[in-house]
Amino acid sequence: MDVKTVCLGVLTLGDATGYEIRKMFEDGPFQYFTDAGFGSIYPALNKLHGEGLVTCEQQSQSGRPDKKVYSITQAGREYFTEAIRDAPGPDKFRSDFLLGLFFEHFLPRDLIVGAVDERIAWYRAKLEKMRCCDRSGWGTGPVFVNEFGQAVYAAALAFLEESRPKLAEAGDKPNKTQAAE
Amino acid sequence: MDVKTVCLGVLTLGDATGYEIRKMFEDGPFQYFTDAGFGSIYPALNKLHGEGLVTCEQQSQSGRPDKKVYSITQAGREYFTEAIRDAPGPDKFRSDFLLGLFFEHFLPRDLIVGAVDERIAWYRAKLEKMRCCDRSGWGTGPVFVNEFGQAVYAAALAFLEESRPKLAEAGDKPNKTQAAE
DNA sequence: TGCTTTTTATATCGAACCGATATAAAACAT
DNA sequence: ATGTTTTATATCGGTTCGATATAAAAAGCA
Repeated sequence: MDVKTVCLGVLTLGDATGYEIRKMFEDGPFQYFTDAGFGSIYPALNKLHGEGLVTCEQQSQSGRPDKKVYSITQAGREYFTEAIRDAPGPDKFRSDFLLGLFFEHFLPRDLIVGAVDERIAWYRAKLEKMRCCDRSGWGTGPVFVNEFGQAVYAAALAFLEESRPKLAEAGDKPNKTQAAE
Repeated sequence: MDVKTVCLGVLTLGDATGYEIRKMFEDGPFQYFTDAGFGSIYPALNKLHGEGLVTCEQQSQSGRPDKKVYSITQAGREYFTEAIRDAPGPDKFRSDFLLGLFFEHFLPRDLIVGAVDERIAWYRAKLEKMRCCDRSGWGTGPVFVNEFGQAVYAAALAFLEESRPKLAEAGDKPNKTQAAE
C-alpha cells in the first residue's frame, strides 16, 4: 500500500497535519505494521491535494511555515474504500538484527550477546507501548490489529529471552568447540 | 542494511550468480527477514565489482546473456565484517493485510473473512517451508534465525486461527449491532 | 516426437520511498 | 537564564521496488 493511501486512511479518522500523521506511524496504533517518514508524507499530501482527494486549510503563522490541516473529501473516501478492497500483498518481517545473528561467526561473542540484550529491551519497550495505551473507544479493527501486534512481538521477545542463556553460555566455551547436541 | 551488504553476506557462503542470490531471498534461509529483487541485486553486484569487493567470472554463452558468477574478495570479506558490527536498526513488521483489518468497517464482512482465511493459508505455507527444509549442516546462526522466524510466524498464525471464528460470527449479526461481549 | 510451461539468467527504467538535513518558534525543564 | 524537547513544514540525493523485456534450456506431458 503506498503512502498516499495510508495517509488517506489516517485522515478518515479525523483531520490532521502531516506532522500528526507521522506521529500516528511512530507512536500511535499504526506503529508496528506500517511506516512512513516526512519525506514521503508531505509529497503524498501534496499529490492528494492536487487530485482533490483531500482539502487543506492553511493557518498562516508569523515567522514560521503555515500550519496545514488536511481533511479527506468525499472523493477521497471513495478512493480509499476502493483501494483497500484489493488483495493485500504478503506480510513482511525485516530485521538487520537477525542478519547479524545469521553471520554470528563473524562477530565476537560479547557483541552478539549485547545486541540480543538490546533487542530484548527494545521489544519490551515496544510491547509496553502497545499494551498500556487506552483502548476504550477503539473499534474492533484497531483492537484486532493491536492484539495481533502484541502476539507477534511477545513471541519474538519470548524467543529471545529463552535463547539468551544458551547464546551466552556458548561463548564461555573455547571458540568453535561446540559440545555435541 | 543495504542490498550491497546483504549480497556480500550471501557471497560469504559461496560463489553465486545474481539469480541464485535472489532465490536465497525468496525460498532460502534469508526468506523472512530480508528481501531484494533483481532491480536491486544486479546494480548492487555491479557496484561491488567496481569497488573490488567481489570478482566476477563471466561464462559466455551463445545466444543469451553471459552467466556471471560472483565471488567475494578478501577486501569484501573485511568490508562485510565491519558492516555487520554496527548496531542494527529496529525490526520491522509491515502488513497491508492489517491495514485492511484496521479499516474493517469500510469492507464487507465476507471480504474480511476471506482475507483472513487467505492469510492463514499463507502463514501455514510459509511455516511449512521454514520447518521442513534440511537443517543438518547449518551453523548456529542460521538455525537461530530460522527458529526465531518460526516462533514469530507461528504466533501470527495462531492469533489468526483463534480470531477467525469471532470475526465470522460478528458478521452473522445485523450490521453494527454488536452484542455486549 | 512435438508442444507447452517452468526454470534459469541478465538487465533496465521510472516511480516511489527513505534518511538526512535545514529552519524556527513555542513550550518545558533545570 | 539557558538549554532541550516538541511542534511543524519542506527538500534533495541516493536507494530501492515493481514491472517489463529477452531468451534458451529443462522438464512435463500427450
